[in-house]
Amino acid sequence: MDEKYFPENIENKWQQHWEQTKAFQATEDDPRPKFYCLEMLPYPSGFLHMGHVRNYSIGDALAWYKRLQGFNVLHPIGWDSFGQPAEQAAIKRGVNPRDWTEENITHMRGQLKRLGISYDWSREIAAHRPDYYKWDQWFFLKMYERDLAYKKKSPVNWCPREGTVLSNEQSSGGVCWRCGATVEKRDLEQWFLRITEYAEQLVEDIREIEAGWPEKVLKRQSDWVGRSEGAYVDFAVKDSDTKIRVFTTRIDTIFGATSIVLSAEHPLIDDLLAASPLKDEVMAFARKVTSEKTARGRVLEEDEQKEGINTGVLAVNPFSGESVPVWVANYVLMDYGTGAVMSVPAHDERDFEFAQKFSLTIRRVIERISHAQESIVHDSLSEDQSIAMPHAFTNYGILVNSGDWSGKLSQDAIVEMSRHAEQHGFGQAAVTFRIRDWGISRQRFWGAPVPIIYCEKCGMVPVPETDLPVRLPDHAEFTGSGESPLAGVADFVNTTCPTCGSGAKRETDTMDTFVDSSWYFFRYCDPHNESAPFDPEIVKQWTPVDQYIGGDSHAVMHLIYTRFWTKFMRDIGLVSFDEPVKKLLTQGMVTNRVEGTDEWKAMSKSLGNGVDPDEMIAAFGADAARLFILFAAPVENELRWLETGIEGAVRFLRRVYTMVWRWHERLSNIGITTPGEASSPGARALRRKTHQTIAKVTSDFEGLHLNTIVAALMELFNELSDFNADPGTASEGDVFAVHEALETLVLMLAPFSPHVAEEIWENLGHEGGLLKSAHWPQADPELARQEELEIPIQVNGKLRSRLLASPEVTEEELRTAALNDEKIRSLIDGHEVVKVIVVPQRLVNVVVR
RNA sequence: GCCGGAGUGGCGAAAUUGGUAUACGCACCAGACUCAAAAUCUGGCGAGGUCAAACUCAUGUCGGUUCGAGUCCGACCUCCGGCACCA
Repeated sequence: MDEKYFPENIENKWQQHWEQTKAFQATEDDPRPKFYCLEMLPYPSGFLHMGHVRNYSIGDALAWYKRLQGFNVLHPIGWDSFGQPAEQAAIKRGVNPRDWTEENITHMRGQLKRLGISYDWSREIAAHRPDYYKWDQWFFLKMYERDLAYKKKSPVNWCPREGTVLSNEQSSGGVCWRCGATVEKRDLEQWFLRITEYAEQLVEDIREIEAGWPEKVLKRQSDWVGRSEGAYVDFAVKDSDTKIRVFTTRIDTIFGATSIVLSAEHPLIDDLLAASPLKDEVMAFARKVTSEKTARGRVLEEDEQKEGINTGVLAVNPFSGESVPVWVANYVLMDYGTGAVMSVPAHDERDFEFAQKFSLTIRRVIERISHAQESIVHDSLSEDQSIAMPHAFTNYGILVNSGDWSGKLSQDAIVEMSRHAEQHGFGQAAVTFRIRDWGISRQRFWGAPVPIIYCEKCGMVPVPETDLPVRLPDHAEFTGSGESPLAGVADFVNTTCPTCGSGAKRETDTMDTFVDSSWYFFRYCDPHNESAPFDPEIVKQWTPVDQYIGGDSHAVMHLIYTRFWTKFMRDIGLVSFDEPVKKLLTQGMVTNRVEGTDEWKAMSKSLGNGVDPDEMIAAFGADAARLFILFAAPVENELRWLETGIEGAVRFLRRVYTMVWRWHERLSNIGITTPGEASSPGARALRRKTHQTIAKVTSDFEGLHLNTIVAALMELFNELSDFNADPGTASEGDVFAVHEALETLVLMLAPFSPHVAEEIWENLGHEGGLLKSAHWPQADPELARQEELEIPIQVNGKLRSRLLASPEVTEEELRTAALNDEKIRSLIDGHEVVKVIVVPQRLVNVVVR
């Protein structure tokens, strides 16, 4: 042990030691209970950023804590190494994506090791290696077999800046999740995974995880899946056999439907207008709306006016028999429900706005319950008389102007009218979802090739499992044109048909990288398996993940895909549970001031507000950097980076180190095993603080309140510092108390600053013994108990005095003592004591008048 | 517009079931050490008030419940995040 704290020496020493002894390797033949601690795997961009450091520091703290508590901890890491940036580097600088990626991994692995995160490096995986993406392809084939992977031509989200397709999840809000460009729609042949098949379960199973996941994430997922209950209703087209099917969640308002509105892309438009003189005009309108939508990637811009055109066709309301006009308008979505709606202006904001603009009939058919009496009386109002309303009334209420249904409650009417429609064959109750199938095709090189072959004779043929992996070629032309670079590699494209043996061509699309990350943490359990993605028996030992930690930016991307993937794996017998992750922590962003502004934004290269972890480590040490980042704010809060704070962390570690230096001779030479007979009051107080701290830290760990744990450790150290015994002359009892306090402090510091903790541990008489096999301290409630309590005394709820009492003091004694307190007596003198509230062990409140 | 979440010192933040508001740290101030500075150590640090105390006021604003409210209830203000014609 050096006299002074040199983080670099200590950190190098222990990192080497851990590496050589494979200290954090997890094995299956370990009888202790397992704990799977997982952090989101990084994309190997080349450099770790502070968000990573925070993510992995949190995860490592938990891994250490569980390890010390006696769990068999699995704490792995890997690389989400397929994806855009590697290909961009290839396009811009002509480097090979594989070389670029491997170099980045090498550098970042070094950074993680310099941080001293306790990973089991023997399980490291990387998505771009054939032994991994082989299994992406295998899963694809399994889905293909079950018709869960399919190809169709459809409008897809297109990022014009990156020249690639995006899934709905990746283009949420109409912008590219990566570059922020406005997304356009394009018609392309694309591969999709049928996530909609699992829509119901994705909502339903939220119940299984709601205790362990942030409400915020679950709500976003639930909104994203967008389950809604309603009904289909068929409106017959007048003088025709055609029917227009609409979807509505408010069938109770159907007597207020004063028009039918079709999406501009609705396939029926052609038929309906076949013989109409308005045909050309309507078709021109529909084409205009469709092309505008394609250009902007969404139906309408904010505040944009609704547009529509009357087709002249009439449809019959099956409930009322009324004929209503059929319109085509720009505000109706084709890919939700049926692409057609019944327009009820009185009870839907959008329909209201539309009806006002085009002077359509607005007929009120739902009344507030409190006004219902009056309205039912006025039910004699002529049916086509418009009622002046400032807004649509969208709440539930009581039906009026609704024939036989008038007087019913909305909730009842919805059930009964759906049933009625079904019985009479013009509709049925239905559930629709907002979520769409997951488009996974990418016209990209740097991804897992979709394992499909096109044969002129046999058509689309899946690559046989035995031929996997379909390997990426070593070289390709990177033009950035938007065409898949694979299409230009003849050796790759040209193949033979597995069925008939004649010449055939390969699919040149690769898969979305979110496929790789949907199941990677299962692969960690059995990372070198060559005959299956993993052995279900081994996976059973480790999964589900006990704690997952990452940013909430993946709330509706990765985190919904991986839930889907798990359910699929369950259905093919690979796992036996519905949900892959028991507890999820979404850590806050690390932000820094953008130079020259007052804005705090996530650190990024493009904003120039990044902080290099290596510089932090060089300047302050990994231990201090990690300690600070966990201390500075609660884990779920945004963390605003302030350089000054980290020096406080260094100071703290240096003080602890110096304290140990002062004591280590005495502590390592004496085999102290008992607290000694006559312990001093100071020693008793120190031991009390020690055991109180153990209790607090242990309970805070359960809720991952890491910032308050660090505060508690600092408090314990301050107490130790104040104790101020002299190592040369201290009594055996005092030495015992110091030893206990230091050992406890170091054990509890290990999850935050493991290197210096190891160094100190070694010097507290644990020569060569690694902390990882030590045991988390136990709080002794007897020792933690206060010898004397300070009881505040209030008069009318205001603090006026305090008194000291033993913990055994009775309520009656407290009451008497409070009333006899000199200060209290003078305050209540001349007043009537109405009552005295005594909260045992806590306070006394004297109520006077 | 709709749906969430949050407002506590100069700053990051603490505060069992409602029970001593501001723990811990940063910054700052003073002192010690030093020729000096840095580092380190000691002390101070919500506002007003006082020589010092007493006391008064403070957890976004207003009101309510309670012996007692940062915490519970109601209304409002501000900020942040998500979704956005999903019928």
